Amino acid sequence: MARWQPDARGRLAAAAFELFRERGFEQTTVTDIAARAGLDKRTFYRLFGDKREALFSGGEQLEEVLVEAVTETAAGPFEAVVAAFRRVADEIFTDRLELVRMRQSIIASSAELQERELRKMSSLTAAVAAALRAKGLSETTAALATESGVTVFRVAYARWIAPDSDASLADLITDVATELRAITSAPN
Amino acid sequence: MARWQPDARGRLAAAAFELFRERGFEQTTVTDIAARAGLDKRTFYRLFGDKREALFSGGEQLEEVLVEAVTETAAGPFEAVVAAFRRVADEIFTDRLELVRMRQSIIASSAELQERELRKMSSLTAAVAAALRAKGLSETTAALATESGVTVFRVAYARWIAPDSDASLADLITDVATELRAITSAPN
DNA sequence: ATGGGCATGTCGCCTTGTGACATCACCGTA
DNA sequence: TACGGTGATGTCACAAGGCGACATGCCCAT
Repeated sequence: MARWQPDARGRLAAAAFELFRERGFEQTTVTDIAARAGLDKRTFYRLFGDKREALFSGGEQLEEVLVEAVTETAAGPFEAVVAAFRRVADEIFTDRLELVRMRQSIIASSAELQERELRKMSSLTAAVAAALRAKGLSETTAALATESGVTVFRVAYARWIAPDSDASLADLITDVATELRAITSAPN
Repeated sequence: MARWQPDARGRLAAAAFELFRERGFEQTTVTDIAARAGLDKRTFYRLFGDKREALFSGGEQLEEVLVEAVTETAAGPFEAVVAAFRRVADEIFTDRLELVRMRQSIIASSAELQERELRKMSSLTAAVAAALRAKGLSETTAALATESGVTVFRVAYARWIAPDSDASLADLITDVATELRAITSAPN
């Protein structure tokens, strides 16, 4: 007999996702989202920093898994980051292709959302680099290994969500990592 | 005897830069900027898409130089992108360290500005990758070479603007590229 | 039962960003 | 010389984002 329905945050995120798909991000008002969730606009802003955050709910999980994976392994820095992304692929993205595609098409429709997505990736990168530095690596090595790993993930991810793709994300990551090595290896 | 002072856009960009430094980005209103430039708020929005753009005025130049440099060279893809960034370092960043540092400190103070900066970098990356694809490279190769080159630039740039740094940006780029090769080369 | 904590609602405000319309110098042309 | 068009600018009004401050009413510990 709670006074409020449970999981206000989850309901808002779900309402936002639906509305963004139905009318588009720009055409959806925070008041609309709150209304569909049976809440007030002000409540929305207490649970989310801004309208965009509603679409990025749950992204912290990704950072946690990544940092943990990178910290635990004993492999070389670049290999560690790539392996960590492979683990993320298994633990978080498996069986979510359709969901991810829907999300991606929403993001593609709005410059604001693209900026936010980029920022999430950037702070995630910073977290991973910090984890590598905590293992004793130099600033530069940590940054390069992390960014290269993120590059691999980014490219693999793009292939994964492409309309005609059918390989698993983890396999794509492995392939792309190999290609990256080939491209950067020979000075000529 | 012009009816209006010349270079409204330049005056607005300058006024914005000053005000962002004086009071900070968030504390500066578009109306403030326009007032200092002797113009109206509405005129600001005709010349800039939003408040942030005033700080990124002139960034198109970077993309032009990069794309041209990448297109003209005959080197391997990764080397081509790195060389292009070296050229940018010479043509655009030389003798601008202090200016760049001021700009960077403004950006660092605002999440919104960081997002915009990321987006600029991202669209620049897309342009370079497109230039590589136009040379006949595969989607994946173009993306990996470009992103790796951008990684090198990013890390070198960070070192360059660090308080205690004194090396040239072009030299830093060369060094960092070598380090990237070392990190990604050996699978073990 | 009583009072504090907490999630929520309400009100009002400022700022961003935009549409619609007015203004007015400049310029070519009749 | 007058005249109308063009283009940059100003004015007004407004929707929406975002936030501070305060009110409300359930829950729980004492």
